Amino acid sequence: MTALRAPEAYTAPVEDYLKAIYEIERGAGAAATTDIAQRLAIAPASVSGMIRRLAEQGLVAHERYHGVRLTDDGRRVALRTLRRHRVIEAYLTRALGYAWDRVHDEAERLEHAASEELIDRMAAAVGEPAVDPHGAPIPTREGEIDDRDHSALVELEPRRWARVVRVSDDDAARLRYLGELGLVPGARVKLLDRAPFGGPIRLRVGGRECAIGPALAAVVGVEAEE
Amino acid sequence: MTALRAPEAYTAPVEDYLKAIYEIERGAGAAATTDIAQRLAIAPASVSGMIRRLAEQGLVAHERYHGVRLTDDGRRVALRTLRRHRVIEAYLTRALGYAWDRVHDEAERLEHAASEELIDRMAAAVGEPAVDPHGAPIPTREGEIDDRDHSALVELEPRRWARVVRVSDDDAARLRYLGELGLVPGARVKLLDRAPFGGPIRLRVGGRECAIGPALAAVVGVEAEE
DNA sequence: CGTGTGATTTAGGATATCCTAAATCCTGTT
DNA sequence: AACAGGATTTAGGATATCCTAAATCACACG
Repeated sequence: MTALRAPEAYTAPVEDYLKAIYEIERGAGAAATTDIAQRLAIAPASVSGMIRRLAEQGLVAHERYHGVRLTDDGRRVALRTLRRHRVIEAYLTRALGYAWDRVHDEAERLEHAASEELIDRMAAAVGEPAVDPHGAPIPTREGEIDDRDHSALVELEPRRWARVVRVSDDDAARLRYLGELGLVPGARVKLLDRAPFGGPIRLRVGGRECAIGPALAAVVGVEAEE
Repeated sequence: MTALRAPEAYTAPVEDYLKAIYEIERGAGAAATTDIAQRLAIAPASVSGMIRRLAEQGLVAHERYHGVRLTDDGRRVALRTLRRHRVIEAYLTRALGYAWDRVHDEAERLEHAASEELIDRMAAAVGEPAVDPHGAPIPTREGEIDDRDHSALVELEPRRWARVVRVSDDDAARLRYLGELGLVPGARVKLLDRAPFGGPIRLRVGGRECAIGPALAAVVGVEAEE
């Protein structure tokens, strides 16, 4: 429960590692070296080195050969960075007319340079959004986040209507395609049927029909309608 | 006349050095190691090292023991960075309600992270401003800049009216004080009289009178009215 | 219950940036 | 024209981040 350093005191790589560890932890409990390496496109050996430094700073707990977990401090830094990232994404789309597939890279750089004041002003200017353009929840200034899980479109029962709540944002081309199909947060979607053996999944989105593969359907989070 | 690298290819320190050299060159012809060091608050020995690297990249021409000058490439990078800095300052004040004494530090960090697209969108959103909140000219997208010099308030003839066109932006407290006095770009000012031996300079600014020292009056750029 | 394979760490380097201390250079003044 | 003092560069280090190659570990399977 040490006082966190000022935001500027953490380097961009440190913030990126903590964000990655946060995301991996959500799915896997502990973040393995290889998973971090893959997510950040960095050699595993480099990750080992960074993990040592993060542990020395009390941002992660490291059990040798068994991955890392964020400490409370580490989680706070991760959530602060996530808040910045997502507020920036929301601001760029709502206030500056960015396409939703162009905001990720911009936010990835700005999140390390923006002050708390800027983030708060941006958030206020677009009405304190709760989610970013891809449906990801925005942590509050106090570090709280809506961490409920969604089911994926691929898991939806046939003939059921659902609402898209979130899409994965780390591939611009994929985002553009989802946008063309109308698979954006808020859209209503019905799973018509699913071909076996990884075959196409037919959907009704708004008034149109389309078919997508299971890999794509796995990155679309939905909430089934009652 | 090599093609410049993408903006992201220059590190933040490199951009900072080039900006500093640009500003120093405007006054002095060539930028001396010590001047660069002082402006960036860095040891002269470190500047020597960076100068070597900048020269290797063709961004500056270095004559040993006689300072550096920007090459055409170096000037382009400097002006691009300056454009970013000033567009960001203008945007923060006009679109996000920042006080004019808070924008410098924020811009100093964001200028290294903002894409060309972001800068262009920001500039468009606040009406393609020609100057930043402190009156400094904003280079165009093509790298052109209004580089006319102004006379300083301290040099104004007594009893003459002038218009403030620019103030130095590198000290927030000073900026706040100038703001309180009404000495902001666009303000009309009349030099009433000047005490000798570095004594106070009495002014009429708008409807009020005030007196400032010559050091402060030296950082206020003015244009005498006909 | 040994063993191989994949995960992880260590060893040894490279780069960019900064520092202090010690040389070296330049120039204006005597 | 020599020299002192200030400016500049070199020498030697520190830190953070990344890399490849080699060693080491853990666990599941035969």
